[in-house]
Amino acid sequence: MKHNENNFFKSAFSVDNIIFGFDDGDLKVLLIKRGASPFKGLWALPGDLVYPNEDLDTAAYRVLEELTGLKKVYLEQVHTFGAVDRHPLGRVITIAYFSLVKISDFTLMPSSFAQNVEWHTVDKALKSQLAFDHNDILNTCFNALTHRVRIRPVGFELLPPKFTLTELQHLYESLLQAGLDKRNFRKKILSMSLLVDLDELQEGVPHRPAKLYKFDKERYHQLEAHGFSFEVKESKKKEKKRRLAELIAQ
Amino acid sequence: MKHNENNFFKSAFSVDNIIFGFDDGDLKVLLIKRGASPFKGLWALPGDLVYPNEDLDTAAYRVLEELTGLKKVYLEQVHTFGAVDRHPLGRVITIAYFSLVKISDFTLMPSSFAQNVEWHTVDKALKSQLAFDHNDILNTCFNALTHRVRIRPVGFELLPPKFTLTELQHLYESLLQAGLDKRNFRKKILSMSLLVDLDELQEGVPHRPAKLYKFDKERYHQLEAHGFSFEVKESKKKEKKRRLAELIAQ
DNA sequence: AGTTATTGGCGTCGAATAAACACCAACCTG
DNA sequence: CAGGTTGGTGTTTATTCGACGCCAATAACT
Repeated sequence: MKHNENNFFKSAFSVDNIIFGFDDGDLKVLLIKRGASPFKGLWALPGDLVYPNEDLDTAAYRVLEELTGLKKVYLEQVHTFGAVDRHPLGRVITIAYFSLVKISDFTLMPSSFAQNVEWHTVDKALKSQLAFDHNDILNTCFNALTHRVRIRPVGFELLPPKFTLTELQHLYESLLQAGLDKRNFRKKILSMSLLVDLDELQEGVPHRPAKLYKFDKERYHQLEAHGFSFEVKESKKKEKKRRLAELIAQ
Repeated sequence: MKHNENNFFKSAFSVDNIIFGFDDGDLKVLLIKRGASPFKGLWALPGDLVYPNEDLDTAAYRVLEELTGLKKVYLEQVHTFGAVDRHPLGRVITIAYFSLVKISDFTLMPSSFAQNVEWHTVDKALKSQLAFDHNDILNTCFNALTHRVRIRPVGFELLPPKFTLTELQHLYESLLQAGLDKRNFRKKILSMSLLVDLDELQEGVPHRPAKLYKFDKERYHQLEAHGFSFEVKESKKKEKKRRLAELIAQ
């Protein structure tokens, strides 16, 4: 952060990196409480101006690493936001990325430019007021994630290396905002042979322990090369229930 | 175009608008032969620097209108390209859009900054050398289009207002690079009730004339609001043939 | 030790969807 | 009027999807 910010303004570009994690049955997003104007005190998405000699992707990885210390994670560009008045101090367009991290993998490293860094559930974050046009950005990135997760097995990026089928199902239910049928889900997932049965059991749970699995990345790349579609669909019955509940809630 | 370009350079952003059309059974893309350095004489995607007080989408529409005179067309942001060295004169990132136009709707208006504007088949354009990183950009946008066309009925944007089912099928075969079964295609398309039978016939064709249809936009928006999936799938038999042909071609 | 509470793990059948497939009709041309 | 070209249509089979319920394994409690 040794760059003189006056050089950037008038016309500059930044990256925002929407960092998703999954914990405790909920999809979470990493937010920073702004310590300076504008929007001081509001929560914002992590981001930074792009250095003059820095590729966009590199900048997005840098933002991530400064916050979490993580380097090799799933990261994807989503959309660029460039409304003329989106930044009160000048013309700043921002390229939005999302990344998927395993919350268990690290402890937060609050970076120098932020006072507070916290995980928020996506639900609540979407409803609260964020700095700049970050509600819009978060919304777009969340939609991109829910779309992507139907097509590619990126969900595994959010789980610890070893997980149970029920955890996986909860993750998908949370991402797709849908109820899934247990038996059909297991059948489908296992029939893809993307999971390796580790022959290990959960420990320390107050009920029958479940088998642990891991995601087989090599296998996935093999299948992908041969044209392979990944899709998970909602149970229609549960969908009806959900829609009914939504109607009542209005 | 009265902006002093020196103000932009060092760090600037542009939009590139990949304009797709469909004609003569082929997907086409509008290219401009560069009349000035860098890359003088090479074909390039239409684009321009974004004005300081202009939204990104507005800039993309402007580029389109300067070339074609068209205003209300389908336009979608795809990806932002920002490698440090992608522009030889300075740091210029570019936001890529694609738009879909009906070639029959207009005659080209070569704009002041271009010497030559021409439709090229996407196939050939991808294989030829384009200016800057435009091969990369075109490739990304073409992939985005083939993906989008599976999910939303955007293909109609490329056809004249009145079209036959065979024309529609050819369009989809061209976009999906797949062979489709005639009867299944017609069954599926018609069952969506997105087409209106105009009770008119083709004229001037040297064979039995086909019925003309138009796309029913209102109907589509109705269906879309009630959750509606649009998908067209390849005939498996034809897929096998195609894959075999690809293997032989290597 | 036995009971209770909680989650894990498994297979079948009916319904819906997708895919393969071939012939006659209509029009133009020469 | 014969030949060439494209238009238009239904049925059957294979595959996929989706609904559905019960016993097993473990820990906690008494």
